[in-house]
Amino acid sequence: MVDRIGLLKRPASPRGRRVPAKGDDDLAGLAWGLAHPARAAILRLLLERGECVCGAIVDSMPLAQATVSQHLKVLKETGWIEGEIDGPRVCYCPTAGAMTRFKQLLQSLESGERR
Amino acid sequence: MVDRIGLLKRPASPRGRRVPAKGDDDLAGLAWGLAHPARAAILRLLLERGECVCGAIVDSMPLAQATVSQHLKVLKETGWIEGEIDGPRVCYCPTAGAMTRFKQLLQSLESGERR
DNA sequence: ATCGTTAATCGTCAATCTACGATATGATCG
DNA sequence: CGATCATATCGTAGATTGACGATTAACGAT
Repeated sequence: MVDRIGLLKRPASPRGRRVPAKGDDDLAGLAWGLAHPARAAILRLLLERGECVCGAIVDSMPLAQATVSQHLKVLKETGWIEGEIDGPRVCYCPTAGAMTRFKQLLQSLESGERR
Repeated sequence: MVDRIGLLKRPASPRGRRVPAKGDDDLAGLAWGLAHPARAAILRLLLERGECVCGAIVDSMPLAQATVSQHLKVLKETGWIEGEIDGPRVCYCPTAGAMTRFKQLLQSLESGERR
């Protein structure tokens, strides 16, 4: 069965025998955010510059505005970035601690910790 | 145009204005491998145990054998694990250095290095 | 109020993902 | 050889992704 009844947009950890390690969903979520080169590029840009208005991001990518906007949405939903409305435009910046959190989750994968 | 002419299974870095940082594809590829909770769980299991035969992995997950096999394939293709045929079964283990490489790529994201 | 700019959202299409049962392959045992 | 166990692969259904143009919404300026 392994549902997905419509509550979750992205696959949740399959429930079952193995205790689902809790961190797997979080890890998968953050990993998902980076799992597209365009999103990696956007995050790289933001980490380089600290922050950046949407338009500048669009200009730096060979993708349509709508597409970039979608990727920004994914990055926001997965917790990598935040957007702040700044007059008529939106300024994006990396979420503080997201990278650290991700690395922690990776570490917990390695060390078999249960968090 | 931003093609994808069939050579690549997963989205390649969109070509265009911004020099595509090269690492973005690698990073996205590895991230993709972890971007599903089941795959994170499998990798966790392998890192905990060092190695594990396929059947034991299947038994520990609430997924059909075919599905687990598919996830194992993705993990293999993205470079996270290796499988060694061991008599009638297949023994999987984490690829040495994959985690390190992934962390390096993350680091290069943060520091704006170009590799 | 109206216009222009900026960004998000809508609608759509083709491609891909995830899940599964069924089937094929491969090795070992009797 | 034939039966059996362990995995991989095939085929398929349904959901989701990623791309885009078009539209909408939100703001600031005229």
